Amino acid sequence: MPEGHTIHRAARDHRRILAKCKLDVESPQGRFSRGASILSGQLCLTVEAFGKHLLYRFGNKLALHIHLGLFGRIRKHKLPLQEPRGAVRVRLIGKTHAVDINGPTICQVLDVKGIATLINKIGPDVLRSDSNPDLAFEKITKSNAPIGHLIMDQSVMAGIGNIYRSEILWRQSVHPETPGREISRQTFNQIWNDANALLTIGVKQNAIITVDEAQPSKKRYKERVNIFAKKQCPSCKSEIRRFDIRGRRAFVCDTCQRI
DNA sequence: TTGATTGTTACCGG
DNA sequence: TCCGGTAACAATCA
Repeated sequence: MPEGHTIHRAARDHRRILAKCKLDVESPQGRFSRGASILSGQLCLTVEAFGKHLLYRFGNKLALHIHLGLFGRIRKHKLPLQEPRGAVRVRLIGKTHAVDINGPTICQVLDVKGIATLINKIGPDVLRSDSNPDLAFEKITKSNAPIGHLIMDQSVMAGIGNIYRSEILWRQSVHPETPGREISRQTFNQIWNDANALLTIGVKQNAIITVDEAQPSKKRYKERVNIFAKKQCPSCKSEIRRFDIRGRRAFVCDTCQRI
């Protein structure tokens, strides 16, 4: 769930739903009490995504900063309001819908300076038209770290999560253990463009789909991916190897993806 | 009840 | 400075 596409989709949806919404705060465990006092009742003007970070901007120049982390959930409900499901941290109420946010790892109010600091540390977002991919390539080409780590490092480039990492590199025949400095500009462009294409599909379908022509109707993402958590390469039929990159599981076809 | 998980950050040591 | 490892945290589901 907390992949870049979900965040961008949320930003798009919420922009429509929450125009001039008011912010209400459920804080059953007291985790958001300070934000509650500052923003409660304020009007939300815009919603914007930077990678996996969401910014709900308010009229008083403050922003509600949300990051869903691994387990966060955003649920949209038609009005009238329903009982909060689980530990709802924030409830945004528009004219037709309400949005409940459960379990974000970040849920804080930022001032202008805090917003600038946040945006500054996030790399170019593969889904934003105002992104400059050159910044990502510069960092990659100077690094010895494996490309599998670099494309998921949100300070290098933003939006790619653990599933997309393995999928994109497989689709572009790039071995995840290739050092960043060995990645050519052309290969980088392929990765960037594929990330943009796949995440665009993700935003539209609200599902991680990396298999061409796969339908979103299947229940589990595993049926819509090529090698993530799979045993066999769909292309050459050899075994998919599972290994760790910085503590996250990664998958590779050592036959199709050469270093 | 237990373990796994689409993520990030802080901290430490080499 | 860079790199890699570890722990902590979050909520839900199988």
